[in-house]
This record gives sequence, structure tokens and C-alpha cells, in this order.
Amino acid sequence: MKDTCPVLEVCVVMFTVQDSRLQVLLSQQPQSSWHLPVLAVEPHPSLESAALACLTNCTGLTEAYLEQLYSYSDCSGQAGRRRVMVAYFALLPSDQPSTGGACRQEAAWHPVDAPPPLGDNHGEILKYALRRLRYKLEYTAVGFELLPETFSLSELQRTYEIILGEKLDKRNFRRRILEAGVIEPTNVQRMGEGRPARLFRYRADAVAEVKARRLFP
Amino acid sequence: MKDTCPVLEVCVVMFTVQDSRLQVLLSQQPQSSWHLPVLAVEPHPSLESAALACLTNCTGLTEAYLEQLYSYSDCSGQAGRRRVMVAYFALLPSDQPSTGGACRQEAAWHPVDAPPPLGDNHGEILKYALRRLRYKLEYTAVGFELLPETFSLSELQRTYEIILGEKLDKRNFRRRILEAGVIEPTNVQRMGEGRPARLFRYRADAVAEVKARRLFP
DNA sequence: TCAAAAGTGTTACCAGTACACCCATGG
DNA sequence: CCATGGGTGTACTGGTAACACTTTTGA
Repeated sequence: MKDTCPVLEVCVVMFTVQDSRLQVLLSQQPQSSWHLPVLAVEPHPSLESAALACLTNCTGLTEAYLEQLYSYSDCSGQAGRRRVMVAYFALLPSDQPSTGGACRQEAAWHPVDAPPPLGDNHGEILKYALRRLRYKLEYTAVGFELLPETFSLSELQRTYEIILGEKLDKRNFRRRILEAGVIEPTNVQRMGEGRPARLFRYRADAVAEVKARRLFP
Repeated sequence: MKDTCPVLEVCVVMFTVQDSRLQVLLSQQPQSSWHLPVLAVEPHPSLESAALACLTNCTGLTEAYLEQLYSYSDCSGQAGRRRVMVAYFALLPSDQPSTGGACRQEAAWHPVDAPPPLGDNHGEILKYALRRLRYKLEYTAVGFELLPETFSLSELQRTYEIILGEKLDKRNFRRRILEAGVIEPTNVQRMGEGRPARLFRYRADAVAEVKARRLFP
């Protein structure tokens, strides 16, 4: 086996909302710094499926929103041995069984606004993933992926506020999200502390990507 | 050498504007269909530099706008041998010596709106690159990369029209592009068929990415 | 003096934003 | 009946889009 044979890995930045904060799953090998969960592509048929396997390893979930972020290369390891890391990010619904015991590595959720120091270039990858998430949230409907299958409009708004880090106007939020036609009401109501909330669900047939107004004419 | 050792390659979708059309550089091995230019990553220190080398091979240019697009994996080659292709796209100024003889493969420019059939998944990659280019053009200043160092506002507008495939209003275009502050006038004028045009240049200190208004409140 | 391209302002409309009160339920 | 969160409409304002003529040069 030549040592020019490259090492191919995927890593997955897994986001979820818990305790009113956006959280990311990090793992830690003994005596080492924290890292994003990483998996060798080797036994898997494709990059996608390796990323999904990484997610399943860590959370027990067999599906989630998963999107390729970027590919990084690195030659600084064993002399001449190239490492290529394909980074993904994933969004997990906040009601799912998060860190299943199935996770081989020691993993835990960390708030993204105060993560521990990360090894390799994982800090950079996390920053980029967060930027992509915020950016994407602004012009697509991807925010639903962080919620249970049905949710109230207030919950949805809170999710947006948590990720974007700013307060939003309730009436404007509702009007726009409804006009965009990406969610539909169910007949179910949820009883809570105050007046019951009507529950909504994501419309499977909705166009995910809505075109924003462009800068240039 | 194990046959699980993955093949790592880059391909580069090179765009330029010629003859009032957006063109892409394709290459053709003897007796084979057209492909995007491809290069093995192997001898290069990083994915980036491999992509740049691919570009230099084909055009003689040693720099250009270059951006990573996506990574594709494929197991359908020799049994079990994994291929990973990292795709880039590049923008070449329309005045540069395009297909330098330095290109080892037989390469030629093709209009993107009527490309020949492409092998592998290169048709898909090209389509994606074009989508990204159009999309990017709408909210960043990347369009300048397709022009010479100095250019008139009309030339700039024509470039935008060619890529976006629609006519734009002259006054609105000028107002907005000037307000955005990404270009500055030079003292040079260019004589032509009619009234001379003032030439502009891209401002190196300009913020490349301008935030567009967002969909959700 | 004609053709060809460069350059220049104003108006109308629509969409985004700001804003305050009533409603339904549980305790 | 009170506290809690859910739900609703309007007026203003700022940005976007539509639009036509004058200017400068070369032939």
C-alpha cells in the first residue's frame, strides 16, 4: 500500500435546538481535544451515505436534513499522506432522541455560541456551517427541519429567533411565512399554559428555495 | 496497492464570455465524448492547487476566480475502486488568451446554452455550475471577473445580460451598481463607434458579498 | 448631418416595517 | 377573575421598476 493513498473522511456538523439555544454535537477521544464527529468513507458506497452513517452512529437517527458543505484537504499528517475531509451539516428535530448511546465516541451537545476549543480545522468548519445555516435560513424554508413534525407558529418563530439571534415581529412573521405557502395548518390544537395553539406542518410539496430579491438589476 | 485506494480528481468548469455568449471549456480525448477538464489531485499539495493547475494546463493562466462547487463520489468504475471528484468553477476575463496551446487535452470553447453531450455526470456538474454562477451574480460582484481589468458600464451590463439571459434597464443598472460602490471610475476613456465611454475598474477593497434582503422577517 | 453608443432624473407603485389590542384556556 | 400565551389589521414609508431624451464622437 503506497503512502500516497489518500485518507478520505466525512465530518458532520449536527445542529439542533435545545434549551432555547442552537447546539452542536461534538465528540472527544480520551486525552484529546473536542472534534466534530468524523467517519472514514472507506466502507461506504458514497460520500452521502458515509455522512448519513456518521449521523446515525452519533444520534441513532436514520434520516435528517443533510447537506454537503465543503471539502478540505490537508497534507500535514504523516509525511506525504494526504487527508481529504468532506464536511456536511445536518439539522435534527428538537424532539428526537438526541445523543443515542449508540454513539461510539464520547459525544455531547454544546451551544454554538460558546463551543470548546476544537482540534484540526474543525473550528473553522463549524463557523462556516453556522454561517451557511443562518444564511440559508433567511431565504429557504430549512428552519422546519429543526422542529418536530408539527409545531405552532410561536415555536417556529422562536426557532428563527434563536438561530438568527434577533427578535422578530410576530404579525409580520406570521403573515410572511403563511404567504410563502410553505406550511399548512393541521386540525390539531395543542393545549398549553395559555390559549391553545393551532399546529402546523411543513408542506411536502412546497418549493424549498424561494428566490430572494437580487442586488443587481 | 489495495484497490480500495480511492481515486481523487478535480474538475474545473471554466466560464468566459465570447461572441456575446457564455462559453465553457470542454475537452475531448480521442474516440470519447466531451468532458470537463479533469486532473488527478495526486501530485499537488491541495485540492485548490490541483484545480488551479488544471486551469493553468488548459488556459495558460496562472490566476483566475476559482471557487469550489461540490464533491461527487462514484463507485461504478473498476470494481470497488472509488472515485471522488471535487468540482470547481472558474471565471476567465474575456480578453485573456483563452485556450493556450499548453492544453494537453483537445479543448475548445462551447456555448453553455448548447453544449455537446457530456460523459459521466459532467452534464449535471455543468448545470449546477451555471446555476451557481447565475445565482452568485445576482447578489455578489463576481461578474467583474469575466471582464478585462477596465471596462465600460455598457460592457458590464452586457455581461450581466448575457449570463442572466434577460435585458436590463440601463439607468437602473447604473444607479445600483454605482451605489453598491464596487467599481470606481478611471480617468481613461475609450473611443469607439459612438460617444466615448468612461472606463471603470473593480475596487479591490470592495466588499465582495452584499447582503440581499431576506425572505423571512 | 447622420448614425451609434453614452449618459442622465422623475414618478408611481408595491412591499416591508412598525405598531396595540382582544381571545381562549387553565389555575 | 387573573395570568399566560395565541391570534389578528392598518397606516406609513422607503425602495424598486418603468420610462425618453440629450450628448458626444466618427464617418
